[in-house]
Amino acid sequence: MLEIQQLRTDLNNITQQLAKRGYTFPAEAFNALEAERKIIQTQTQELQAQRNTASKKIGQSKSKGEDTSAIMAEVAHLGDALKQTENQLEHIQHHLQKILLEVPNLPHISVPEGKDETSNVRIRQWGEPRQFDFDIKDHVSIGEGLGLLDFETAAKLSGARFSLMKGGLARLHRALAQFMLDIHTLEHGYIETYVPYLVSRDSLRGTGQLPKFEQDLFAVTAGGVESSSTENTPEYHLIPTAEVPITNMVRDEIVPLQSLPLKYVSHTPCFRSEAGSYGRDTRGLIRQHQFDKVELVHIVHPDQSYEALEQLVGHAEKILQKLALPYRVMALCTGDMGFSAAKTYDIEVWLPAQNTYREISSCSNCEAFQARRMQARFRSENGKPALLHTLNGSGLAVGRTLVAVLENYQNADGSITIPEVLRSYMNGLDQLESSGAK
RNA sequence: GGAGAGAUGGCCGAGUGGUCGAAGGCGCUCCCCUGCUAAGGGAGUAUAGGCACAAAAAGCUUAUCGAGGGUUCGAAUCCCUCUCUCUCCGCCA
Repeated sequence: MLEIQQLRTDLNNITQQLAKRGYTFPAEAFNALEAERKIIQTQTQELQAQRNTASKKIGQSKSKGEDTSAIMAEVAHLGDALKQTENQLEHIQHHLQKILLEVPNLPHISVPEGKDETSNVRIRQWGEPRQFDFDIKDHVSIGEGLGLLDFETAAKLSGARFSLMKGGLARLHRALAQFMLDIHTLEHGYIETYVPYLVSRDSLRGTGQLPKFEQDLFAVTAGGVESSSTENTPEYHLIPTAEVPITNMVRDEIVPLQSLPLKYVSHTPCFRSEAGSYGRDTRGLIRQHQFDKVELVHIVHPDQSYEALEQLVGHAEKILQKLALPYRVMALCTGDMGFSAAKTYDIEVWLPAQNTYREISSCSNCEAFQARRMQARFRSENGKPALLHTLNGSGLAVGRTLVAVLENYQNADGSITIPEVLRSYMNGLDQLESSGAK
């Protein structure tokens, strides 16, 4: 959420900045509402002030035992007028709030301008794609070839965009998540958290998924459909990312200065409806309704958020380096960034079968955008509460990392060499072969 | 699921219809005194808005005592609904 004062005083500038990310701010409607708000609010407050002074007078007179019927008659008519303006005001404020909640964050000055991902800028690249001397397979063929990856049964259980892993592959998936958690907690200083996978609407509003992106989420009601038909708002949504529960830990909190920065990591499943992505990445593990992710969140002093962003990306990169997976870091352009982000780096891992780099992590500085929605504050140097800055990033998407491992570590015979750093998590195993189903 | 208790400022805690944005304490800030492993005295110390202003300060003003609604000229206080916390019972991994 943007600051409404900023919109009042600097509307043209803001409209321009939002246009860079392809968002048209409804300036006319906003101005009209603001003008109306000003009038109605002043009027309302005047009436309230009148009532308050009169009531105070009544109180004073009564305590002295004087007759108050004269003043009381004077105030009697205020009630209706007040109620009317109060209702009007509330209506206007709601409308303004609705506009405000749907406005994306302003891009940071360093963000390259552009309409879509073709304008993203490569920041750096790490590792050399491996040269294969045999015909390579994609992760689906590899996994199915091993008898450890089964989309058909997953479809029977749930439908499209679900997966089923078995044996060594399921274990490798778990190993990856464990490995990531260990690195982030032991080497990067994150606090591990276990968080709810079902969250309230307030939490989703805090991080920016609601009200605008409800269709991307899965809703859950206690007792199922029947009970939801009476209460038309679902009680819970499945988290689309651990960013939601972790970041909302500081919602409506005033964090003491000395406890900053807060760095949390959590391994959770993520649930996304993937509405609007029909036909994209339908094959394989790349785009699923349910996937695991190790998420990193920083809650920091506003002065430190860009420094923290660089650190955060570095922490995610470290995982790929230790796994020896080639990747590149991209700065997203204005048109490609997510709703809440002021600046985003994507990390893209090399997928040999696709002969391209694919997103495996997205690291964003949201500045005060989420904090303002959440009223997440800290007690600043001068003793006053001030808004925090929040950052989040994947460190990494576990399913996609698994895809990268399968494709980059495949052998001619269809087996997989297990990356060195994962072997201790795999009971010392160094290869995944078709017998791995045991 | 049943029964009961509760939710007040950074924290603790008083306050059951009027001068209460809220006593007192703790903490914190500043000042004074004293002097040295301390203590004492004084002052200050919630948040978010609106108006006006070039802007800041000051000013005027509104709202907020878990949330929402109601009663009333007036609500922290009375009524209703909800949320959350705690205790006991039941059920459950």
